[in-house]
Amino acid sequence: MTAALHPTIALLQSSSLTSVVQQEIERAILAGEHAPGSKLNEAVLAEKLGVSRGPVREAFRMLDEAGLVRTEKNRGVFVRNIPIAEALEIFDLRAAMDEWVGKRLAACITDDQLKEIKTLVAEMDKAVKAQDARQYHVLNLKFHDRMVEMSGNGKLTDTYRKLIKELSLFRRQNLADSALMRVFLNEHKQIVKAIASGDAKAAGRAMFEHAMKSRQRTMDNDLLQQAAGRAPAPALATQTSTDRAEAH
Amino acid sequence: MTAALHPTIALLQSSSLTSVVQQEIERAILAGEHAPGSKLNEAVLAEKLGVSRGPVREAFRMLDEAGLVRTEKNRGVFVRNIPIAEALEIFDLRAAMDEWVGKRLAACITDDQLKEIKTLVAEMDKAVKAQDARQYHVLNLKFHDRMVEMSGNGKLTDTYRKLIKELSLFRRQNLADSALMRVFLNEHKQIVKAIASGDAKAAGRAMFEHAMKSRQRTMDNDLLQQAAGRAPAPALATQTSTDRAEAH
DNA sequence: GTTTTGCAAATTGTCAACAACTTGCATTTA
DNA sequence: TAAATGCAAGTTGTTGACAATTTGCAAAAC
Repeated sequence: MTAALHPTIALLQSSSLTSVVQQEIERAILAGEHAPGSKLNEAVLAEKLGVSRGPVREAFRMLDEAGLVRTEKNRGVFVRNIPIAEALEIFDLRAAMDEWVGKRLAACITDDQLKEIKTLVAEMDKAVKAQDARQYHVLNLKFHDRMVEMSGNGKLTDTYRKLIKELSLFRRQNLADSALMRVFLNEHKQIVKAIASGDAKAAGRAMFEHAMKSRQRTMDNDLLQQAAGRAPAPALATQTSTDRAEAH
Repeated sequence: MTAALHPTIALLQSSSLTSVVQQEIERAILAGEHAPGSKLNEAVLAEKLGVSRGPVREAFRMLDEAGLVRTEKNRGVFVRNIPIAEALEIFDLRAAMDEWVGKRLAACITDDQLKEIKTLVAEMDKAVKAQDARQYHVLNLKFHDRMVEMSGNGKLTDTYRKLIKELSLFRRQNLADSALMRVFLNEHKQIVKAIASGDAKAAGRAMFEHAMKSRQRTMDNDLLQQAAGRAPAPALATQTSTDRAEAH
């Protein structure tokens, strides 16, 4: 029955137009091609993707449920703009999850897995030394994602990833400067060390505190930006929507 | 602009056909009117609700994203049947979240809130004494839901509720017998006590252990049912679907 | 008797058209 | 000039029709 299928056949069977459209719109949103607050036009997207409006509308419903867009009846669908309060909530929730992951990994991690996350930390070390903030950021995401995945709890992994996606919609946090990167890198090393030593409590605490420090940085950053944004000028571009939107 | 609206107008503005259909199907699923594993027919549902297939399809996409149904291309939509492994994952995740909630409440709960959950525990006490397992179950859900809500983290509350909904799709767990109800009730009292005393660590631990005990009970229960189900007879009713489905 | 083949009914996937609503602009009115 | 009104264009909400696929059943082949 469910024998090894030809890859093309498997693809055709699994991917409906709706799912492809959903993935493409999600990709575009996460890539910043649609700024938070901006409107998504059904007809335009449908034509761009070469499908009718039906699949686009179905994809919209999925993205809404996933928290990436919001729907206003008779007005349309908008890329969601995560307010700072919600971002902080996500950080708290993530901290709770990360603490559990840390405890779990300290108890259950395999040698290969440990080696893998050590490699990631080493690569981050290189990125810091090379002052490559972009690369550091990518590796950082991967480091945390892999640890969550290694915890072996698929539901937690799904939940975690959903939260991270929403968080990426939050006002693009400026990449950390070198000093901060070094601090965080050091915490990563402590996390790995605690996990490697099998000390569940220490590993959990290290993960928790690390997440909470990210939260604090986000909060500080927001206060700064807010203060800076209020004073200078009330923005001059054509800002029609209720939410300001900015590219990149 | 957004002044106090006539209730009927507010209703018309907020609820699209799709959202109403989604809520109604979700209600029916959670009420057990569609058993896990059973198929949901687009046309039948559309006619029953007096709408066309479009809104029903859109509602399906939302329910899929919410984890309540699964979609097979060209074959249809089925009520999801949560496997035991996934249920256990949910319990672990819930335990991590509950621990955080416990810590938080110990630090931040107000007098009114404390009074409210104490009342809930008292009502559960009555239900146990009256041997009313159904009522106990309702109160138990409310007790935990309210505490999560009181933690003040909306994102966590949303996530928690989503998980509880999925969990309710898991093979309807038999309501606990009197002895077990008493044990759990006692744990509830300890939780409230720890929260009231402001001991974050103790409250967190009590919540975590309580959740893990539910997990263990679910696991034991499943092993028993599985063993009982295998031996007697290979079921005699017409079981067409791949997943067995049973009401109540 | 068992397997294979070929239809026919039912169901889902997709689309295009129509209805309902919103919004911006021009016109009117005070 | 400023506010209110009315209209037209654009967009979303909903529907019904058609295309593609699955599935059950009956007939044929072995």
